[in-house]
Amino acid sequence: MQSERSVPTLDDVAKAAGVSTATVSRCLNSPDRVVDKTRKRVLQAVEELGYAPNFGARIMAVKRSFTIGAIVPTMENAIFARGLQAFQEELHKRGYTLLVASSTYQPDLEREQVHKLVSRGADGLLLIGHDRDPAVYEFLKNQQVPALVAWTYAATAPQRSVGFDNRVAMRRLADEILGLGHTRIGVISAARQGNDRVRQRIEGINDALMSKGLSPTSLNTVETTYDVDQVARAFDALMAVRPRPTVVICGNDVLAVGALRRAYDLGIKVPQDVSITGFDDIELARIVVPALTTVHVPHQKMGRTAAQELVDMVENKTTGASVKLETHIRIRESLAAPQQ
Amino acid sequence: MQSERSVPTLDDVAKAAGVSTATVSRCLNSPDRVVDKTRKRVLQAVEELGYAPNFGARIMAVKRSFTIGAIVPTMENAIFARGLQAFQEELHKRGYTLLVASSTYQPDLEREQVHKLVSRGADGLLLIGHDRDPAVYEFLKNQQVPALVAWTYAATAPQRSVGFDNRVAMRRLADEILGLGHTRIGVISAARQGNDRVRQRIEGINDALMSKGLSPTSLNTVETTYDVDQVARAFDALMAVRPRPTVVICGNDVLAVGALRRAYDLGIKVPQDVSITGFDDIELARIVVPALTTVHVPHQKMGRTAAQELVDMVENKTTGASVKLETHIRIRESLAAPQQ
DNA sequence: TTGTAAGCGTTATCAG
DNA sequence: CTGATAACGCTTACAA
Repeated sequence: MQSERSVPTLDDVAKAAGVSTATVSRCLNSPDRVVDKTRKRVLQAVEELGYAPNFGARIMAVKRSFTIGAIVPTMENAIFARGLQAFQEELHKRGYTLLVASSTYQPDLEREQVHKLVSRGADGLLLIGHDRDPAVYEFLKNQQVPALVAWTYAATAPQRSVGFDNRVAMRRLADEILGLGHTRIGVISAARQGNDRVRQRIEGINDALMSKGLSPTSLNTVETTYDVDQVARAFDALMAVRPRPTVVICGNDVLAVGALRRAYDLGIKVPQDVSITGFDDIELARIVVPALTTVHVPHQKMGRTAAQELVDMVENKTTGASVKLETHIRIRESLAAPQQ
Repeated sequence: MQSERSVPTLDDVAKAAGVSTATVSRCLNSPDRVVDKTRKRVLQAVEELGYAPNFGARIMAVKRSFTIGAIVPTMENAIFARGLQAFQEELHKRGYTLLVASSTYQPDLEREQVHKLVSRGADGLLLIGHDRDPAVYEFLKNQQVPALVAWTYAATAPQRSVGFDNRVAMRRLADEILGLGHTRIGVISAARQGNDRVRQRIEGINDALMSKGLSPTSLNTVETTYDVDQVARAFDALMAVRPRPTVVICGNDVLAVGALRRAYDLGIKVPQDVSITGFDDIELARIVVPALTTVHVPHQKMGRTAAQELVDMVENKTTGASVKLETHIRIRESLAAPQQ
């Protein structure tokens, strides 16, 4: 007999309804394989006892947890928050739950989180970017846990991914900028170390320069964290260069908005004195004054698609192709031709 | 013998190391209860086979999943993203993993998510705000899953919470505003329905009005979604009122920033023509021009504290008191005395 | 249509 | 310090 205070089990329900555990299980998982009358009785018992299936027992029996893990650098960045939200919604539609961990941009932590989520029973894993120790992929392969890389697309990479080509996207924006006549260019970027998206974007700028016959060495690049004051200092450093850059290309919108604010504080007019561009097209880009020229990235769509692909990988064990999403340049007020 | 393609189990490791499963288990969970030599051999086998413990089996044996669930309205709002990030980091420090679901502000969905996370084995649950069907609490009690309410604090509520007093916080800001001489007040708010935080903030404004002998009916309140264009329309509606409000109090920073942008588009100067205030003090509040007067809420600290409290509830089955965090008014350029 | 019973991979208890 | 073994709660052949 179960004590009053313990959580009801399948067995309790079975006893209460006067059937076997197998029947209760069937009522819950394949209702049509049970006759109406018994089902009704069973479901009533379930309701009365407040029964909820025990997860551990279930995944042991089924060998699936219907749980998908995601490891993002941080949820604080709007692009990941937004993508994750869409990812979670789509997962929910398909009957899966989301396990979240953040690496805070630390490879070791990410590795640890991978192990953790796998041993927590994740059926599949979402990872951001390709940069990581190959041992991680080996481990996942060994554990037979499919992994999908997002926020980047690389046709040549061995790992399946859903994302866009950061290099080409940035190159297009840079082409636009150079086309306006800018030649003195400053770049504010997040740390390149361990972050392929960041590196690819910078390569994209270089591609554009080269195609115009300009030297990549003419590029003044400053790395910074996302801290507002740090970004301000990065902007200061670029403005101290002589001759001063006529445009500051930022690795993403968060950095660009920080630069914009700093320019305002310094009395530097955007875009008259200096142009500023971003990347991502977060909501904020339209709200700041002047509105930000940037690259639109379909973060929500990426999250949704990633969920679909990952569930597909888990359920069909397929090894389909990577998915490439398109980005678009959004020209807004913060970019103009250089004055001089 | 295990087939090449199957995931290694405790048993495989035991065989490989020439010990019993019990010893392997001990090596992993209480290493000091095993002699150095055997441990080394075992750990090597673990490494070689790429073994990771099976979650389902583990939680069945231990009756704990070391997983905490969180159900937030949406991760897209920076305040939740930031709080969740801190929550997750603290959880990780204590050996727990985070299961995330979002209700998208729908009570039914939230209820469903509660069931889901519980049957997924969550040891504890984080919920936002008090507003919900009592049946949810009953279910949780029945399942013996402790739940903690966050983003609000109510001394009288039966449910334990970690948060701040939304009403008092907003009242203080309103006192400040009224003290400057404002009497015509517009309010832009998220939907009050099913959201106690929103209602409490509005009550706070009313409290301030009453204490000055002003009537709450003098308040012009417009509800809106977070969509940029919707917010703009809400602002338009308030600006159409005659006589025009001298200040627009927004339920949070996201709404305030939207209002700010709309004011700019309309050529309405802030704070000269109209003052605008926010709530939350997200990073953005300092970045926009003019910088936003708002109420600083310690979101990260709230997330961290919630994690600590919840783990405590799970591990010690304590029923301690709710935790009240302090908020502070941040006066910045967007608020000034009325011109006329 | 329903019941019986054998796993699933760990941990914990109890001997040795 | 280590090993054998009984749970843990569910699903799923297989039988009835």
